[in-house]
Amino acid sequence: MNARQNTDMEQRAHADHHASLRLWLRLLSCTTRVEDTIRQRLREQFGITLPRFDLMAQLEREPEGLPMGEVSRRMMVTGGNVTTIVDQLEREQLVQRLAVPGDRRSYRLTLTEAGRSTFATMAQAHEAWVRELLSPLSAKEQGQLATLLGTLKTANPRPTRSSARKEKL
Amino acid sequence: MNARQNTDMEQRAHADHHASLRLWLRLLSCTTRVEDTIRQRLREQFGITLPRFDLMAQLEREPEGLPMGEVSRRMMVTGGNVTTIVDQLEREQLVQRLAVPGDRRSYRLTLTEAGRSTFATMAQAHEAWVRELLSPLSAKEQGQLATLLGTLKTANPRPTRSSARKEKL
DNA sequence: CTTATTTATTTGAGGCTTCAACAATTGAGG
DNA sequence: CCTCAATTGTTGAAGCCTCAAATAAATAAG
Repeated sequence: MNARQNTDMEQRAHADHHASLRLWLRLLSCTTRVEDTIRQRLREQFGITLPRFDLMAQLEREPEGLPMGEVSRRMMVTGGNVTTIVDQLEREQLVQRLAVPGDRRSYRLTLTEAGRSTFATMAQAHEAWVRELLSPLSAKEQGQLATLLGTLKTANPRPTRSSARKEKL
Repeated sequence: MNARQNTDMEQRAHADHHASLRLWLRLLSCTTRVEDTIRQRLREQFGITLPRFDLMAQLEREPEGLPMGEVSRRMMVTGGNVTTIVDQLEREQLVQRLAVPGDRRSYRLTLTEAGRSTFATMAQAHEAWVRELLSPLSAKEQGQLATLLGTLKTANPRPTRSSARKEKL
């Protein structure tokens, strides 16, 4: 350390040094607040958990269904995790495992008819909540935020779940 | 809504309708990526979990220690959760429960000497990781992001944990 | 055909998290 | 002093999540 630094310089250097950390904590707490609110409302109003809702959202976009592994990749969670969530959704008759002719290891995961209609109701409420929770930002500000996050997202690689060594998907 | 909207307007309205949702998903995935990377590095390089690290970070700022309830509030998690994390950190001799004279229900939670020095090492690496992961954004962009998130944070109230009394799943 | 490798999913152990119920202590009012 | 309500923290059940190992089926090699 340079003994000739004056106090203002030190404080300023100190502040700059921590700027990224403070930004990260703010990013984390904003995200967590919104997520917790959504999680709570899903539970109170529909009796469903956020992971189950997210999984149904993945299937809703793919009428043909998806194999477990693909759901796992899209949700960025492990396969074992998907197994247990699907087990519960299947017990609730919201999703179903359909046999794939020609490969008995795998199957197509799809929403049931009940699952589709249940999800439609929930998704509508969900989107309204998201708009509400982001409404403190104007449309213009939301655009700026999306741009900044886009920069962050494209620059940072997806963390590799499987022992951080294998190639991409 | 105005029935005289032309098709372009409607499509635009439709796009706007989903803009918040897309922004939310982007916010979520950016945050998750950074968080997962940090979680993985903490585990690989220091053999510690993110929640334990976070709890130690709370205590590091308060040399006098904190009661459980205060840690719970600051970390925005339930008291039961804090109990189990503290149990483990105490077993590892990184934190300690100190008696509070005059109130036998409560105690001061503090880092041990070992906890303080362990945390210092980890915190340094942690901050470098955060700077690295946010580095795709320039200092100016980081400032903009902080401002936008500040708007979001101050407008959205903290979700109340205990208001969730409903039937179970 | 037989064996080895790869792929798709499941299982089990362990940690995090919430919720709801509980125990202990404190403090206020009668 | 005694009772009762509020507080401080813990416990147990259930769900989410990861990792590592296991199972089963498809594919490749010999």
